[in-house]
Amino acid sequence: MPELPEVEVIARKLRSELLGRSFVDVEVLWARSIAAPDVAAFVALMQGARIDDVTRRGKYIVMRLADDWTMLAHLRMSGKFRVSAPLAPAEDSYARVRWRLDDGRSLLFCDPRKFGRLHLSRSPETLLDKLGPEPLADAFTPAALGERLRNRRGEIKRLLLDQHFVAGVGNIYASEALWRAQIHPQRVAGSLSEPEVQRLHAGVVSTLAQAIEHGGTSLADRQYVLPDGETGQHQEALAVYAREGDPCPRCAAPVLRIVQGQRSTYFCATCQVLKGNVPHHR
DNA sequence: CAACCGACCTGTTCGC
DNA sequence: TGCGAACAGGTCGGTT
Repeated sequence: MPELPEVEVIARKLRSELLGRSFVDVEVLWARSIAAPDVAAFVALMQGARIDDVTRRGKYIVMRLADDWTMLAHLRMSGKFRVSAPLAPAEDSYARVRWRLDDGRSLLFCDPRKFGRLHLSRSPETLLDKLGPEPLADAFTPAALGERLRNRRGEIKRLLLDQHFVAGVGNIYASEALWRAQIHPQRVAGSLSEPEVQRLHAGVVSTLAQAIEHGGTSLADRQYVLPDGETGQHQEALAVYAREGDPCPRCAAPVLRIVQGQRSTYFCATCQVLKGNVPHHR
């Protein structure tokens, strides 16, 4: 469910709510939510741990604890964090992990589909270093993107979903970025021209940045909600995602849906023409 | 690499 | 109304 913008907004919210707080204790209600270490060690290490920072890398929430421990949280499809008020234990029935905070509130990790995972580690970089570049970092330039695209023979949309290629882009923003760049989702990644690489870079960066400004995308099913129950607003700005048959905001042709890698892709066949699908060997 | 599959899970929507 | 199929914002591991 959440992609880079949603995870960024959640991490900022958790940071503002939890910085400097400590965990009194933790209760693990679904053992497999804990990827590492084992549940007993996870529980023991959490006792009294102080939260020193909350940031994001790719789709991971990175919670720095005192004594050099870090909790990495990946929400996958349906994970959510909730911070509950002191006297309002509005327990989410999908709570998988529950912490008590030293101010009386609780932090809940809720996850209907049980795909989400929490990792407690002293060397989170082992995991995070496997991710591709951060698309909103200064180092992610059009030239750097072009370099990574070189000789890649797969379809560009599928490549954008590969977290080793670039971190944080998911199914919504891959379609949106390609629409902004006016690039067909089935283009061979390594076949993009210099101007197309420029446009793709701008499309990825602008769509992610704008989605963060809008507080993320909360589709009709409201899977994505912030730790305080708020929703994002970017769904109103989506050009093509989940809009099959609707008019393209740029040219009014109907938005199409195709399947790539067993996942839906939305695009405008008029604005995003399939051409030049020959790999460059620069 | 790439294409494809199943696995991991539960809930909602859609077609008949 | 009921019921099964299809689908959902993600990723991993395995096979060909």
